[in-house]
Amino acid sequence: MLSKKTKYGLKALAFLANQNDRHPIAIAEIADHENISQKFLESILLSLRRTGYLGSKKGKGGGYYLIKDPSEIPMTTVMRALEGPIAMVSCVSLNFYEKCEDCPDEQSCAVHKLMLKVRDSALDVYRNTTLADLIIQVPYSQ
Amino acid sequence: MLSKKTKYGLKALAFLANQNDRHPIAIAEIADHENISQKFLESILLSLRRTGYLGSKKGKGGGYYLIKDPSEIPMTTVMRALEGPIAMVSCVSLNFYEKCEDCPDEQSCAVHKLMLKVRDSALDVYRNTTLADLIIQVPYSQ
DNA sequence: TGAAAACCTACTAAAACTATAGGGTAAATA
DNA sequence: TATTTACCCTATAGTTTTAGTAGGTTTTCA
Repeated sequence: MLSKKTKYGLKALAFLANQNDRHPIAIAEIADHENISQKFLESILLSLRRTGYLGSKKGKGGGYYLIKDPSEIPMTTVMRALEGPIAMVSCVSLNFYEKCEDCPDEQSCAVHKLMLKVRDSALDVYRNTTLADLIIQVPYSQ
Repeated sequence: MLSKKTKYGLKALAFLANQNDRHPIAIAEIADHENISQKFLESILLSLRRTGYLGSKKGKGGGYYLIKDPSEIPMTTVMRALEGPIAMVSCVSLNFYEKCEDCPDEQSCAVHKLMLKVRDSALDVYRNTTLADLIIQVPYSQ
């Protein structure tokens, strides 16, 4: 199941992408519009900022804004920042690889074989989907 | 992350598929071979039995065995029995659909749009992968 | 200088997951 | 009839994750 953190993070990004211009929008405004606890959203936006696609400005009139065009923001980065590894087991993770302590041989492991396929297909989706795809109605996307 | 229940379940199925014949194998033997707590495996095999692909026999010489050929056992059924819904949010689930209570409109929801794609790609993998694919070394599967 | 807003740390309540344990019932075999 | 093994139920303890909450610090603008 997708965590609320990821849900909220995606909704917040979509909200920012839907703005006409790129002026800063306060956390409070986003939280209010998307029905998210402000404090919770605060921590979410903070982790999204580390992707480099989200900028912030402090003080009066400050807030968060997209640094790049939505079409240049791939879901791979966003999902890794929000949900963590895309792989369902660490032994097939590209960025967070770790050997399973109980598995003697990865090559012959059924779990490994299956999860490798699942990871590849998920990666394919995330790499080919940008924030722009999530807000514009495309009749026959793909 | 994949639960241990699913990991163990897949390993147990693969172990059964690797047998020469289809005679019953006791839980204790599977648990021992795959390093799984016997009681835990017991409950896992029970839920797998409900898929109709796994048979059991009580009494002396009893145990679990595959009812169908591994090539006829699709991962869709297995994963649903072990992990539950394939979709990451209930609003895109085929078998467990439920409307998100906080989302006013699915059509315009960014989370919905993205997770629909992810579900489709995962389904594609599970539908086209059978238990046989997880045990036999196929050079260029797909 | 004061207000507004992001930033940062720490804490917490609840839920889920993992694994084990115990107990008993039902069915099959010898 | 005795043994073996699956079936089924409950409980529990420990750990981790989730979804926040609280409170203070820093930066920026007017």
